[in-house]
Amino acid sequence: MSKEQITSLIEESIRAAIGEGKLPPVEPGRIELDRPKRKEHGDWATNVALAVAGRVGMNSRDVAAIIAESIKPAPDIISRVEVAGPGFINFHLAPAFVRSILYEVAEKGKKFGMSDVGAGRKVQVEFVSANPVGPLHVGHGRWAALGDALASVMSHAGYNIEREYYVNDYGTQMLNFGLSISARYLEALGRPGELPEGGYAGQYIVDIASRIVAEHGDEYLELPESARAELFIEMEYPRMLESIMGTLERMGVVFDVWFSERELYRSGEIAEALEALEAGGKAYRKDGALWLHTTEYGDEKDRVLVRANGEPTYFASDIAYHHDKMRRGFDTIIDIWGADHHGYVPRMNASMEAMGSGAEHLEVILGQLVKLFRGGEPVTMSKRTGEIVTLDELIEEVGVDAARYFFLQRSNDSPLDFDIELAKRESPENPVFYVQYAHARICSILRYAGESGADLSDPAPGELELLQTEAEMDLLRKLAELEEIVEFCAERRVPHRLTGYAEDLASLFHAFYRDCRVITEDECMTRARVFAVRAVRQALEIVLGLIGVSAPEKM
RNA sequence: GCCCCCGUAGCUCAACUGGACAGAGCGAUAGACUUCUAAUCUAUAGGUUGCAGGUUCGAGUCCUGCCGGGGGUGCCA
Repeated sequence: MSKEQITSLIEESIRAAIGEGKLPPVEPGRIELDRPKRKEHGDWATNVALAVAGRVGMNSRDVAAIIAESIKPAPDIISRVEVAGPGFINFHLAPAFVRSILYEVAEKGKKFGMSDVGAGRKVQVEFVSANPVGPLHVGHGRWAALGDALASVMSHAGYNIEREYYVNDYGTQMLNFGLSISARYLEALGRPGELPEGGYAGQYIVDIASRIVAEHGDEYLELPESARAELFIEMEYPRMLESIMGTLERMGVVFDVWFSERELYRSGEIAEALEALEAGGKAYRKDGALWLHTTEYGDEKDRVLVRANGEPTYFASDIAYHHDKMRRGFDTIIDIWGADHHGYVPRMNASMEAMGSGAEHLEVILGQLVKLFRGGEPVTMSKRTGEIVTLDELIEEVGVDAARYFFLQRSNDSPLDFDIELAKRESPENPVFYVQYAHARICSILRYAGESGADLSDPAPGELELLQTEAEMDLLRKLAELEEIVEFCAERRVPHRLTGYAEDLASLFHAFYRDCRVITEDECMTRARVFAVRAVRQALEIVLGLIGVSAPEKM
């Protein structure tokens, strides 16, 4: 709010200066107004003078001085305007304006920090989408944390968000799953079994097989291999899916839609998409296969849609899937993929164009993988090797809050080194506890206030002026940043930046706690500080909620 | 070979798409509980932003070339 107001003051001032002949006619373009890094530089700063000086052939400090002089006084909002450095214009907000954020928090409650930059645009975030052929591993935890927080923060920023999980319940991976169980089934009955190429070597497959033996004995021994695999797929993948759902539920991630790949085949959407592509001249036959002309849209080579054996590729169903998403009326669809799929992006974009959807509606967020260590030794995460660390195990060891916060702390394009031993050892000093502790501390103050019989009614007009110390004002300023942070994280798709804000706010609160006693004999001061502290609690609860971490009342 | 990410304090990472003296946490050192929670706070130390050029008023950020790490480059998903 203050930002827009100040921006227009600057625009007016430039126009006025030009009108009075102090500045040559110049189009300033978009006025950049930033939060300065250093406190002495005020609450807001603009570099227009620097940007414009070169074009009008004047010294940038002189230009800054002219603009600053022409700024209309707005004492309700701004207490001071000054020129600094090479020509920055710094704005200091009026203390009363800074304090007014508290009324806003009280009024908006859980809706504080909400924005309407999203303008209700319908956006789907699809994430995790792991094949239901094994338990979720630690890497999936990262996508779960990232996708869910992104969805939450975009929702808070006024987007209309839907969370979706794409279930790959069809194709090669499924078949390998069935064949792997079949092999272990034979072994469990003392027969030689052989894992298929690309089969799953995890212990969980052995467990599944022995459970089948326990329940059904050698009932399936005489079946042909393919029929047995088929049967095991149908018996076991729903269980696996259910267990994945359970894990995600424990992570606190709730999907709106679970979309089945099989459904695309059943509904004929795949055939439909392929026909459309072929009819439109976007796909052609060669060497017995059907190819999509993706090079036409910048891909390196054309890609196969239907293999020579008649089986559609994963790419084919993905095209139908994305077409289905677009038909559901989303303005934007966001896919979160592991970086190991990044070679897939150009062809996916190409297919969006070929289907007439427009590649600009698809956004792919690539997350670097999680590298797992155990006591400094790398652990392979592949489902094909025996040892995997599951997301369930991780949650069990470090807790959901620490896990989610940890996953979200770094940018999605930085690889994450996750040492399990270290995570366990470090968990008590994980920043998540720092932020949660601030929340718990406030709750403790409020409890104490209640017990001490202090007057907890809202402060009378004017009483807020008692909030004057640096610690108090810094804290209130940080509260006012929440809306911008939400917008920033949402528009730039960088949910990890929420953690930094949470830590800043917590840190300022802890400093305030040191300097300012809340519950005192001074009733007016007590009312004012309780009011402030409640607002901070509200903001912390909101941010932690967006991150997917609990806000405990006691620790 | 080609393509995409990354390289910033001892460690893990920020730096608001080109701005002011590159910031936090952890770790280190030295302090602070008779108090609404010390899971906290305060202070100090720590840097040629991988290297070399270039672009401009101004570069961690943009361009070029190297070096190092990760990923991709399937009629796999």
